[in-house]
Amino acid sequence: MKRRHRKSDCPVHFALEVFGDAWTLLIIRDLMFKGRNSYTDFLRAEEGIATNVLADRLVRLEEDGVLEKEGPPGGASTSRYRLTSKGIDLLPIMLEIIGWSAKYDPKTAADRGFVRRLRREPTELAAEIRSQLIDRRSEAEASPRRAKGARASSRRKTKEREVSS
Amino acid sequence: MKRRHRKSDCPVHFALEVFGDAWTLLIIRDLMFKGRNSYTDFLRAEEGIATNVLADRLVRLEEDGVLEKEGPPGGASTSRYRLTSKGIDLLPIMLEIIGWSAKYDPKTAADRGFVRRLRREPTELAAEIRSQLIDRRSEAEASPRRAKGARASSRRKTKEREVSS
DNA sequence: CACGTGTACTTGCTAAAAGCAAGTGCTGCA
DNA sequence: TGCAGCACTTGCTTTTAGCAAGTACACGTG
Repeated sequence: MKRRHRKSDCPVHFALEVFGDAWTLLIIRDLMFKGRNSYTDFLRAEEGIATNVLADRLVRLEEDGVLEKEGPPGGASTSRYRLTSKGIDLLPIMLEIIGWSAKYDPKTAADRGFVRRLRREPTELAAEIRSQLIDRRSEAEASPRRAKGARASSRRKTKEREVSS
Repeated sequence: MKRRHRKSDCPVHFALEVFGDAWTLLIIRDLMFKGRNSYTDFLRAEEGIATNVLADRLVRLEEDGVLEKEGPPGGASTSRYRLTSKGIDLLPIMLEIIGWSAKYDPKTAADRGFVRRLRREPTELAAEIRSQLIDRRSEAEASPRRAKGARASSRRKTKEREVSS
């Protein structure tokens, strides 16, 4: 898909070129809070992204340096995506978004305890999630999953670790 | 234009239903930081929004309670838009976005002093801008611009007050 | 070693939204 | 009375999204 050209150097516009659409931030949400990190995981999200749109967003996000693909070079089996530090730096934006929606959406599914903590000690909460994300990242780096069953336990942990939001 | 139905109660998705597109946040930026508040002002923004898209976004944002239209009831002369408190509450999101883009866009047009202050004392900066926005809002409320030239000076002030970003 | 399963896509088609130029209907003002 | 400005709307083309189906590759099982 063609790359849209930037129309200004305004920081808001720059950010919108990266995630100014209906789907990109949902993928980032899945990576950040839901422990989803594969193509089929993203498809499972309840909003129901189309396969072609998902494929497109994933290459864009990789081009933009927001996430990295850890693919088995042969192209086989499950490849995983993970946030880069640039992607992890979107966390404060996501938290502010969650806070805003929790305030204004009467039917919000945001976890109440999470939101309360977000209001009371946002810095601590952000730092905590951030370090979890960094852990997950370097953990994945440590086991480059060349072998099939190797470190399967750590992979399970990674998959199931989910932040309540 | 038809209203898209919500596909989940996830707070991220809720927010994206309000501003998950390429243009909505630019309008909010104009209202928040650039002192633009009329239809033609928004058209003047360098990104160049199309007239039909702008009209559509303005009614959506009004429906969503993010902004209010202060229109001369007759439909004549210039009508102005202003952020509601729900709209003003988007400020922290905008500031985080600006911070992120300033960090990752080498050609960013974000004001360096503004960004430095954003990093050093984000809470104070947010509070300051927020109170400016609230002032502007109640000021506009005080002079419901029924008469032509009445309170023209305050209108000029409102128009020219622009936050550097 | 054929066969089914799972993963990660691509392709083809339709529907919706964006982009663009032009036009409309007000209203103040000269 | 006529012109200019504002806030749109309309009509048309292009782009993007949505959806169902199909493809390619590897692994595991019988």
